[in-house]
Amino acid sequence: MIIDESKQDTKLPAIMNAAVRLFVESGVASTTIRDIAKAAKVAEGTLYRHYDSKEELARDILQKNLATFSEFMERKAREKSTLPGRLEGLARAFAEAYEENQDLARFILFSHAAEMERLPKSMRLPRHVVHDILKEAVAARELPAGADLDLLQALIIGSCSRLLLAKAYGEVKGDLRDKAPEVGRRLARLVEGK
Amino acid sequence: MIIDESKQDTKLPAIMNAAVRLFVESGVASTTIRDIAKAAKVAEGTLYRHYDSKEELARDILQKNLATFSEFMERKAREKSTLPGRLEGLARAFAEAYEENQDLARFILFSHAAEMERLPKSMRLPRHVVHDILKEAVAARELPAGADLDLLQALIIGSCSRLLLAKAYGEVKGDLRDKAPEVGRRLARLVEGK
Amino acid sequence: MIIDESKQDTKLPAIMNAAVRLFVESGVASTTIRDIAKAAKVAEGTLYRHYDSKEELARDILQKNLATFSEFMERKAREKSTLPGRLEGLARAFAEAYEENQDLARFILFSHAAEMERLPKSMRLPRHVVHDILKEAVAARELPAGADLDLLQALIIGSCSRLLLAKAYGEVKGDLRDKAPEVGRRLARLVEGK
Amino acid sequence: MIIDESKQDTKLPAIMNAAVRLFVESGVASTTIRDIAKAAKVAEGTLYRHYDSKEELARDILQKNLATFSEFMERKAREKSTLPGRLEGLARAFAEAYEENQDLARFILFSHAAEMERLPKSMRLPRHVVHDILKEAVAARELPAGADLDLLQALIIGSCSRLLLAKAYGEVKGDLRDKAPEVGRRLARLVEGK
DNA sequence: AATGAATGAGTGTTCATTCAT
DNA sequence: GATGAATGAACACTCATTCAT
Repeated sequence: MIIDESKQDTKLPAIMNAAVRLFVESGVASTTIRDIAKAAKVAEGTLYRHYDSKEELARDILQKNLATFSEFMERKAREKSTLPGRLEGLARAFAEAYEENQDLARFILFSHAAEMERLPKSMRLPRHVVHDILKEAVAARELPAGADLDLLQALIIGSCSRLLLAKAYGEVKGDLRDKAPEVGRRLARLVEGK
Repeated sequence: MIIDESKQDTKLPAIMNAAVRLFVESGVASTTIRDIAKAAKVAEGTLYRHYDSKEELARDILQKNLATFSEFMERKAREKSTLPGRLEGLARAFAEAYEENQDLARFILFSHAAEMERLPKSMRLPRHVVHDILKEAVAARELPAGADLDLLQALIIGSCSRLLLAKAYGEVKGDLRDKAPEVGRRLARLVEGK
Repeated sequence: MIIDESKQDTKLPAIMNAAVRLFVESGVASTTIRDIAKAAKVAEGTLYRHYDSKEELARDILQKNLATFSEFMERKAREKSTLPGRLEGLARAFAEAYEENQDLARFILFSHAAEMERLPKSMRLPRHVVHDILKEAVAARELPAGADLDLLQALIIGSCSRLLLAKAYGEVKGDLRDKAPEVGRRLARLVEGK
Repeated sequence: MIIDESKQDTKLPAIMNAAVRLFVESGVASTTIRDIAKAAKVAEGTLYRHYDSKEELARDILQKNLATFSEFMERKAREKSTLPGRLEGLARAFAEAYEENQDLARFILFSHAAEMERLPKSMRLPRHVVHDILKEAVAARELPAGADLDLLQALIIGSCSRLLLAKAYGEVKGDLRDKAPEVGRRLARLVEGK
């Protein structure tokens, strides 16, 4: 989840890190190339060595890190084999993503619809991961056959991502990772029954 | 929750409705005055009869409608006196807001941090309403004394608002109002215990 | 052939006159929007009220004035009914165009190939006018049946336009209109026979 | 007239050939260093081993080849001793220059005024060659004493160079060298008398 | 209150040029 | 001599805002 700034002698990681921070602070549209270049301590033209436009930069950051996060979520969830354990894994994935790189976590989870729509349709998103986990729980009879998985997925993703935002705004205190067990238990109760 | 377009012969409601739609589609920063004027079928200068800037327009729409929504939520929740009934009321408030004016509901619930921060600090927001409802539930011993209300508030708001987004994206089908009872039951299980 | 600067209260004629002068001095590519705006005493943005781009401005000036010049040439040539008279008419058309608006005349006659190619294929150009005049002369037995009209047209256009350039560079002195009779006579001798 | 690409192992001839082609296609100002480097298959920086700037490259190509062409014209013209023969020689010089290297011929004959003005004032240009030829014809009583040689020179240069352009645009067909005798005869009639 | 042409600071982007390798 | 990533001034163009009507 962390953009590697040490590699080689290219300026790209510095650009990406600076861009993510500014995109989260002010939004993609309100962040200027000048802002990014200054924050990354590179010239404005340097950005165009790596991307054809500001939008491409935003899309690339979003796409790569969203893919990484989806895989991370999936791995964390699948460390356990029962639904409650998996839900705790999901909660933990959100928590760890946030504690590792707050800006990046917020960027991928709260990117504007307009940016999301430019991603490839085939991309595996967090909601797909959650949906699959739930489907397997139905197959394992951990959830009733008629459960509205789309609704449940929305509630789970909403809970986890909003918690992250609440933490960022100071509404909740403490390390999110410490809250994962409780959040997992609560999500388990949320999904059970009808 | 609906912007009144009938009143007087001012062009303001047309401007606001057009603006909300465009703000949700592309974000405030990417929506131009020209876009709004064209969609509202007024001249570009007309907007400045009512607001000093595009940002003021966005803030006014957000502030007025967020206040209206918070009150609406509170009223809906307080129609019942027990926590499960109140949580269903909250879920219903989100559902009704969405079904009445989708764009407006999305705008107030997913406005970017930068826009939120320009609101008066004293404003009563949805999370305050939820927090108060939960606090009263603790007082009524419907929730344990040590419950982390800030965490619960985030989970509830996240669930309800993400459900609305899922509906807007076509991830969930059907009228959200019909799902309010189920969502209420699930939220009731979510908040209970530890 | 003269761009009208008096009409209405639009800034367009001022922009066009300034643009033509600068385009001739430095070429379209080397003339900046800022240069044009400054010379026309308007703001840079004003140009975009009338055209979508600098290239569109250049194309519009070229197209409109080339069409006007072609018609002017044709009218001047057809004032007489014999070939020598018509060739003198052509020479006079070039001379008058130059003496009326030197910049404009040079712009339309020496625009770069890249600009010419963006004009509609159907446009009636000076070479078409000359070609038609020559064809009628063949029909009237003023020229031999087998004359290579494409070659003759090139020689005539080349002579007339290069004379104009020579005048602009100070290689030839005096009013070009006074030279039209001699040029006409010489062109008449040029085209006769084989 | 041909840029030598075989010599040594320097990349210069490849650069010059690529540059001429691009300069003719799009103009000097619209041709980028990157375009040239890519077309010549060298790195962008390589150009600066040979020239201090793009303009210097353009000027050098223009100057060297214009000098070569002027000498070539002169030699071709002076192969004959009478005016008609010399005019045919001029026509042939243009034709051969074109058929040998179309891009280069167009570049030197239709370079923009701005580029021409950067050449040394003392340079012997095609128009000087033509003027001298005509002056000698006056001395030899092949032309009347009062003939306006500046005007005649412009007509001759204009005819010959426009013919070349007409060929490049497909307006005239066939090998230009085959047309030199006819063009020579016509120019001879053009210059005679008053 | 409403208009829309004009404004000009600010934006994304280009590109000639430099320089460490 | 050759390379190509990096530079940053300059460019075409945008757009919030003004103001005469």
